[in-house]
Amino acid sequence: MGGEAERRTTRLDDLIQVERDMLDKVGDLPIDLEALVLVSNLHRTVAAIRREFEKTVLAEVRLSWTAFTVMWVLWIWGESETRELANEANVTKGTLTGVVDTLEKRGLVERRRRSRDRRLVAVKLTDAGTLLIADVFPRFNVEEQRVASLLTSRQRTAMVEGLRRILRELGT
Amino acid sequence: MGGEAERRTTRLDDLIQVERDMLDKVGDLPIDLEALVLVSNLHRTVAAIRREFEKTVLAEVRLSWTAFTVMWVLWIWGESETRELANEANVTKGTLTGVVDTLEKRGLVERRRRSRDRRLVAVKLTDAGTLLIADVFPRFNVEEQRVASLLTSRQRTAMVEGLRRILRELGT
DNA sequence: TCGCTGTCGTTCGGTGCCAAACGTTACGCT
DNA sequence: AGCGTAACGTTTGGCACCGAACGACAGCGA
Repeated sequence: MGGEAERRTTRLDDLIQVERDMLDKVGDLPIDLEALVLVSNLHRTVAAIRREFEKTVLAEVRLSWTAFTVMWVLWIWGESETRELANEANVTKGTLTGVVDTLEKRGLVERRRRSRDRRLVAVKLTDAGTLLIADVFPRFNVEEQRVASLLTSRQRTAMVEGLRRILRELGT
Repeated sequence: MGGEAERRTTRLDDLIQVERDMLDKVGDLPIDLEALVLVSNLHRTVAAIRREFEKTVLAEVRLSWTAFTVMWVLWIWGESETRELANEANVTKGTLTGVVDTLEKRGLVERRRRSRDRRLVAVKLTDAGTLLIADVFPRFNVEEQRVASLLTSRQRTAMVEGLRRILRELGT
């Protein structure tokens, strides 16, 4: 809470509480505060969204965020091989093995070893899995719309473009 | 890949590959694609940032993202009680117990039971911990600047404001 | 003073997540 | 044909993460 009352064009009461706390404490260190706020708010936001979704839409069908993502990819893409699926769901092969194990136990997906090349394993939705994802995805998207609707059109555009830029740089 | 070649003002080659794949497949479903892209890119981006940081700056000092956050909070705030610390680091109390266990084993933080109210536990940095975070934090911030510098000034502002908006709504 | 009630940090069970090591299978080269 | 190399999915070890259940403790009211 230094003497510098007005920082840039941002009014103090626009900040969330966590940021105010931070500025009070770190305001005089030689660091880039905007970058710090950007990255830390990105993390906070994503965690909040994930928790929210897992507590509402996904809880109703007992799916974790990642399990949902995997099923969604399978729904859109159809039968896929493990490494493609892992890549698309943004996890490692090792992680995917576990997730598919779980989904397979619930009878939502099934594995099939390729006879052409026996190193490969194809994963696909079962009928039950297809029913489930077709039911839950629209409701999931409604929640996404709720989040997106909090932003102005300009903010949405800027944010999506910014995210794409970062992803491209860090390697999708 | 429907007939609608030009969607909004976004040129196709602005999209990252994953999005192009998605549009090909889901383009005719009655859902809000912009919201879907926003939320999924938020997740992808945060995961990418986290992996990147954990592989570079944080790997050098063998800290996970969360462990780093906890130490940073302790550095800025000084000695804190468990539930405050958990809240500030954006994890549950249960998770924090584990993280503090790990840090304590490495001699970077220490616990002290409050005598005034013996339910409470105060956590603070050791000297070694203080040295470590003072060393690594500036380098961490340099990486944050690298990310932030990928965006235009307008994008940065819009993004930070948008994130604040979402956080406020979902409950910081 | 003795319970009641609520809050504290910890523990527990289950999943997610990664990197590295591993066994299996395919394939190119000699 | 047979060997080396590389790519596949799985396993392993370790931490992160959550919600729920738990025991310890403080504070209030009868």
